[in-house]
Amino acid sequence: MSVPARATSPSGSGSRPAARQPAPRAAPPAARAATRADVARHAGVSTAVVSYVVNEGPRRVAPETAARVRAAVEALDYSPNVAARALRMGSSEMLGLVVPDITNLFFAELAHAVESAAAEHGFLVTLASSGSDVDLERELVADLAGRNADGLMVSTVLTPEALTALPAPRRPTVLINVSAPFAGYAAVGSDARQGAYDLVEHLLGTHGHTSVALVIGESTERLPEPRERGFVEAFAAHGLPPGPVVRTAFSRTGGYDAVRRILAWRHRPDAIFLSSDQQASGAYRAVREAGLECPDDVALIAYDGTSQSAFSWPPLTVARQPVEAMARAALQAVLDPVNAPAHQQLPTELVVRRSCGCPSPPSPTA
Amino acid sequence: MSVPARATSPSGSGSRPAARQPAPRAAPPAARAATRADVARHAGVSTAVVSYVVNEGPRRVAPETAARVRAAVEALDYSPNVAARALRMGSSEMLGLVVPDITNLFFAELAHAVESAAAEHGFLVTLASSGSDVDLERELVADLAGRNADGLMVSTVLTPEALTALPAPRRPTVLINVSAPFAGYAAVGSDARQGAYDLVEHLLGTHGHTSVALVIGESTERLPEPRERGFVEAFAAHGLPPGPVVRTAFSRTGGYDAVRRILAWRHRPDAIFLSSDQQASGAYRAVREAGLECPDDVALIAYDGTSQSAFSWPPLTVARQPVEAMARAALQAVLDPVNAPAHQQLPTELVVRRSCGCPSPPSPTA
DNA sequence: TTGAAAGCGCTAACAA
DNA sequence: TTGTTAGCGCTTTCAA
Repeated sequence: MSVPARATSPSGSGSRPAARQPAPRAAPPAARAATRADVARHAGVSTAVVSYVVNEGPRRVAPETAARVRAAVEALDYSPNVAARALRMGSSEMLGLVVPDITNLFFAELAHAVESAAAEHGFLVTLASSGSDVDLERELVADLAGRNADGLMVSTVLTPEALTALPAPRRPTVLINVSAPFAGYAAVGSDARQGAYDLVEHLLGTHGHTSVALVIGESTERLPEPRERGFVEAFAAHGLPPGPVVRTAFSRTGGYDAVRRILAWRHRPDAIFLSSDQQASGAYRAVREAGLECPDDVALIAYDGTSQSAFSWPPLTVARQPVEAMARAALQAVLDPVNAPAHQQLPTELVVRRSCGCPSPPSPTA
Repeated sequence: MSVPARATSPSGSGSRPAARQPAPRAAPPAARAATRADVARHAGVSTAVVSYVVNEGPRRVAPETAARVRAAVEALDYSPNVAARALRMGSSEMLGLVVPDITNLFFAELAHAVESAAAEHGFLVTLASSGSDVDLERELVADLAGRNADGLMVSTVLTPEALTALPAPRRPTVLINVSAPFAGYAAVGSDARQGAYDLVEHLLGTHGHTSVALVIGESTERLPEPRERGFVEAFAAHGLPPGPVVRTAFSRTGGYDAVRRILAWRHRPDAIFLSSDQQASGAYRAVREAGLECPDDVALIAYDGTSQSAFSWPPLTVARQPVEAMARAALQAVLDPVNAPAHQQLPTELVVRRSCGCPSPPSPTA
């Protein structure tokens, strides 16, 4: 059997001609990794001692023995087999996070916040995205649990019914980004009702608008959707009938399509409330394409408030989700399940920028 | 031993005040998971048989025995301990992916593509982000390897020197999103030089611009940065001296700051080439804030072409990175390291939209 | 202060 | 067709 010629692609490195070297090693086939036994042998100690020095406990080791072990570790480039330790300990210093779509900036930022918070406690987090697929979500959760994840945080796409039908999870599990608690799970989310209320109230109160449309996605959560509730309540507080509601996908195109439709109505609303930053992104495009100006022709507001929202033009007025706080709360709940509240609902922050009609803040850091 | 009462948490329909109920079970403390031995006992067979059934091999099992086993699995809600299997097999059907910043849409889309491609081969991918921290990246890679990841894909923030100084990785490792091969690693990236060339040539050729500024980040890669090379070469092809180069962070604020500076120059360039979508996002804001119009006052083009770029206004002309192809190539390389080319450089796609001055495509799907 | 050894859950070679 | 069992790399109790 001849080894297939290792075609090095013409790496158009401007200066040097493409390397046509004698088979640059592409990816080293795994040389067997050193084990704790190898290190012990090399250092002339028992495997227990190696453990003690690697883990700095639970027994003391004579300084010079420890030094010998460390030298051996160095020499053999030893690194512990995490799977073995996880098996032995039944835990892995690792937490699992499952989100529907990592490509949605909100979830990416949430994941980032969770990672940071976990790192502070010495935990790594394994991130998996379910693509909003119910079966994949289930598989991912089971897999993570089987890897001895010490806890699971999941932004579920399951309905409450499907969720309660599930066998009790093996690991502390918290539902993240949900607006209502579910039996058997700790849950953390943002106060979407209040956030929506604040936003719409700002439009109605400060700007004196009277017609605001809501663009919202289909949620798997218990209805009525909290953002919709907040929307309705804000109108009620002003003695106004609630504005029209358009249901569409929680995506850029969802927002785009919905807003195009809305702008074609006989009576164009004063403002549109997008239920996510993603939808808002589509909304901007639809507004511009229609030759309209925001906020003069239509004001735009949105729920989420990812870092992108400060950079749209005009800058987007949002109810910012408390991403860091949610991450922290979820972590807390997962690390101390016994004392975890059934449901934590964290306040959003109203960030007024220019898309609602207010004067623009000086810079995108605002 | 009493079974802990399964307190169903108060389904907090926002109408009621916060729950102060008697300690609703937040997250069920792990009831010991059923093991293969439990299943065997329950089904009255040996553990081997359970293995055979669960793994559909390597030995045949009598249909009715198998049925009994499956029933037991069901009854005990058994799911295999992945860590144990990984330990035993030295492999885990899991691939590791390390990126600098999952909050950057480009990496999120890359991660998504990798996940999808991996799923087609029955692999899960564990995603970790390094926050562009060199030490964390190292730690993450070691950890993933210790978890018996079957392969690693890393978008490294290490310099080539630091990289070659590393001990040979234990697992097939491919560098993703790099423009040059490194000794000892398979690598895949996009042809950034060509992509940049196409973009700038479009400005120079089609639009007849003569002054284009480049905004680029500090790269850890071997210099000269390929995008910069393509930029320079395009000018050379038109017999023009290369435009000015501004170095800044690969971030929205980086782009914002750089463009603000550029717009304050005595001689404002006809166009600005942003080296990433993130920077472009900042650029838009800077242009608008300066009261300028794109593309009339300044044209904007960028490298990356994430899904967001179709939704800016005006829609952004980009060299789109071949995210899916890179993911596929990386996967291929990791699964078949022996035949992996040292470096694959995949072509970008020039996507002409309106920010360069061309007429707008009809819809964001274009 | 160090070593020997049991056992975490799983797979598969070997035996029955 | 099914059962028995060694051993993957690790931690830790117990003994020396």
